[in-house]
Amino acid sequence: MTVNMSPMKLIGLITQECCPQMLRTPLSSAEAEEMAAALKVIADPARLRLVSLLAASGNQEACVCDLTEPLGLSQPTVSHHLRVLADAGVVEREQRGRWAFFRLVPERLEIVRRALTP
Amino acid sequence: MTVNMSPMKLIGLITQECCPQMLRTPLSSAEAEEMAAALKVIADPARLRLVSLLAASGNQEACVCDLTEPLGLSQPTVSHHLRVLADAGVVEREQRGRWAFFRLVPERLEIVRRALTP
DNA sequence: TGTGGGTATAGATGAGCATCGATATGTTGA
DNA sequence: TCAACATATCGATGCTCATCTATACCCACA
Repeated sequence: MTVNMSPMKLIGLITQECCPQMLRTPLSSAEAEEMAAALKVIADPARLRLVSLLAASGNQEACVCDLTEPLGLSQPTVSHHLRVLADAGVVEREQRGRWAFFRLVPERLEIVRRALTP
Repeated sequence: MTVNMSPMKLIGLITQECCPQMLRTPLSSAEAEEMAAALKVIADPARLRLVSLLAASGNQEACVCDLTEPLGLSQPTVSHHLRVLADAGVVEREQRGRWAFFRLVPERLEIVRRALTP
């Protein structure tokens, strides 16, 4: 199972199948794989801190250079984690000059939150 | 980082520090580790299905024998996953005769859900 | 057009873990 | 006490992934 999630999958989860009520109806094998993949994306300390930093940042965005130091990880590692988050739709990337800005997409976390709602 | 979480940790999260508002204030390194560990427990298809099955089961409980077949995994594997869930406080184990019954502890999932709440 | 700085990719490494078969442990009933 | 059954543990295996260093890419500016 990969940790990535295509934009199509995200759209699917947001619109049609949104959201599996895993506490009411038993998850199918496929649903469980999807939900586990979504959870794995944020089940990492570095990525949780990135999400947290982006959510708390004033303008809801930050560049890699702003995030490397607070995380205490190398720039390639931070870039890697941001890519995982972006591939899953949790953050969005925007290139401005030589800087890459990332901002949170709150709807993505909403899906996970709702799945855990009784 | 281990996927286990001691009962003390769980109590701590439920009472005092409940719950990190990760979308409002940046997580500390330790908070991120804790939350990631909690998420990793459920970031697995087999464990998600176990949680889902227990939540949907009539009397809110089931024995290993009831869970092995729907999951399509070997008995030792199911037993392993139930142990991970039990160590994290997501389920509770009760021995009755030769059967081990497991039931969901909804408060544990609530903590994760609240952490993702804006 | 070259140079410096911000970011991404490549490749390697080591740790963690999901899974299994085999076997141990424990409980019931004859 | 023994046999059968439910569950847990053990040990092995193969895969995933977090992290690093080195390097490539790309954009602005002099």
